[in-house]
Amino acid sequence: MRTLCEEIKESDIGKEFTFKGWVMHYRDHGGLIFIDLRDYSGILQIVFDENIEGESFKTAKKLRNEYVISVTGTIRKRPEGTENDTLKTGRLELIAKSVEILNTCEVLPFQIDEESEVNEFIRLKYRYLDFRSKRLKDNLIFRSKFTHLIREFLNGKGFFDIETPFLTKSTPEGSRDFLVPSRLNNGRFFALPQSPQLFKQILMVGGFERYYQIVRCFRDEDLRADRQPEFTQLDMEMSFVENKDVISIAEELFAMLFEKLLNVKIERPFKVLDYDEAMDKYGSDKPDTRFELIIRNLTDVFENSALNVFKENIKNGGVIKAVCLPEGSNILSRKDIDELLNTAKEFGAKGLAWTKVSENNALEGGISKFISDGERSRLIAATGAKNGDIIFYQSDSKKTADNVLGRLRLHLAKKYNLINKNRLDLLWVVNFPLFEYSEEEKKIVAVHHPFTSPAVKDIEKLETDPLSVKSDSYDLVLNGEEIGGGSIRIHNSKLQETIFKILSISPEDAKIKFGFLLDALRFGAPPHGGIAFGLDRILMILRNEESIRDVIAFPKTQKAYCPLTDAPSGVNTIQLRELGIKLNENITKI
RNA sequence: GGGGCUGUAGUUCAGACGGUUAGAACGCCGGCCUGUCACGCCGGAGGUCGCGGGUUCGAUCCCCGUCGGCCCCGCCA
Repeated sequence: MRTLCEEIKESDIGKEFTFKGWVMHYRDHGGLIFIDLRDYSGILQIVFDENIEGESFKTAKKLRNEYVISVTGTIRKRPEGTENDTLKTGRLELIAKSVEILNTCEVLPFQIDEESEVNEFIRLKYRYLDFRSKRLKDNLIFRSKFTHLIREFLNGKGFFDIETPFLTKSTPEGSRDFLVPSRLNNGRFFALPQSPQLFKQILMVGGFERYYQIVRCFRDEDLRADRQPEFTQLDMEMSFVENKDVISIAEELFAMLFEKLLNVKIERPFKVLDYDEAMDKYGSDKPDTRFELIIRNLTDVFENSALNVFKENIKNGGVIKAVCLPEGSNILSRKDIDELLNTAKEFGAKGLAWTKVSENNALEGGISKFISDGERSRLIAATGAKNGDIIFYQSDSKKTADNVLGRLRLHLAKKYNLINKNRLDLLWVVNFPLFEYSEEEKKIVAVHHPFTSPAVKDIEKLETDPLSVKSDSYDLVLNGEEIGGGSIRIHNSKLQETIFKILSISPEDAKIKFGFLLDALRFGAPPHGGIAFGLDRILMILRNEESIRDVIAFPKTQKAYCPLTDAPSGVNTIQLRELGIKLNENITKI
């Protein structure tokens, strides 16, 4: 029988137990040896005393860090004054009678649970050692609890967990596919799914009504701190629902998770922000509402501005917008303001006008001499600026001004610590546009995906003014990160065909790419909708990590390389021949 | 595809105008130590300064290239 370190209680004093685990720390005092034994539950101090058990003491002398041992002895209370309250078991210890070395350990490539940060590449190469650190272990155990609670909750709500294929059909819409060549069909390729979107809709047509899956998705795009080529979604879909039904069950799910895992009660219903309002006030479709710095529209104020740049821009349909940084005059030096101009330019700004607010709402510096008294009072009223604040202006198209100020807002908040890290701000962003015009492709493209239902009230505008059509969609935002998104889907094949037409996807193309879905919609498809959440991103935020790599057991580097397994790697010519694949001459064989 | 930062003992980092033997801490090895808990004390081993080329009497340092790592832009329906 084996006992876990942190199962031990005061009432076990005097009883004999066997523990198995790793030697975490080894302290040799000559005639007395202490080790901290670690198993997955926690840590327990073991004492070897030369005078009590000579044989086990001899073995104990040979122990080193990360040796795997089995140790048997008696639990006792630590002598008075030697308790260690930083350990859960710090008032107890095991006095060893016998010890067996189950395995030894070579010199470690890095120290486990070290204070200083270890190069991430080495941590990935020896991932099994990193798992032994408290940080990574706790993150992955948290993840396990998180998914368990999700499954328990959704199973209880009548959802069915149904698997969808990983070897599926490539669709050129959306992100770049990972391709898998087919041996039995040379010249043809499977694609790994970007998400199970079409399959879950097919399941609804099949009558399952409520589906969920915690599922891997694959996208062959460049990596970021919050982007891996394979990542995990909580994918859900429901039949006979409206957006409020999906939103409601998602809120219930998150309220449950936050309460059970973080002991945080969150208010329901969550805040809801219209897409247009989010863009207007926060310059982002995933606003971070943990701080203010709200973007104000000052176009009316500057209609007759003495600044030609402002006046001309307004005349050409542009806007003047601004953010006010409270206490900016104290926080920012003149040099800081100059640097902000460069930052703003990186964000796509043409310039960055500013004014300081001083006593009696007077304006100083920057463009203040071009602002009349009338403009000044309306400007102060609109921004709520006070003595000591700095106002930053953008004069540009609405799109550019919003984007620049949205990013500037985040930049200022991060740089000057305006974000309350203890907050968990959840909110929905709704009423996204259904389409947008892609300058690059010179055509209308879907903002979400082509199966998103238009808002019912806008359906009549589809043919006449498609870009003004809103979608029946909803994104969930946590602390300025998009953590989930969904929509009511199109369940009518005629409407779906109309959408394809607007997206310049010909009926022939639509048939080749999505024919199976269009077929399914013709055979009694129920109204349905759903949502998908980015599990890794949520866990990253809840665990206060800077990267999703720290909540994924086996992540890849920024080059999509796995230092542990050395994947991807070359394959031999026989494998390639079977697949009917020949590499370009200029590709170096590995 | 682009911008920024970065690579020196096992690990985290110093380092020098381009000039003897490249340092520290932790880890490792050996010794001493009966109440430690990041134990302590004494001693020791350990380096192709990412890789290749160039300049130079001489390069870890300067130049060119290359490989890797991290962050960001583009990209991610």
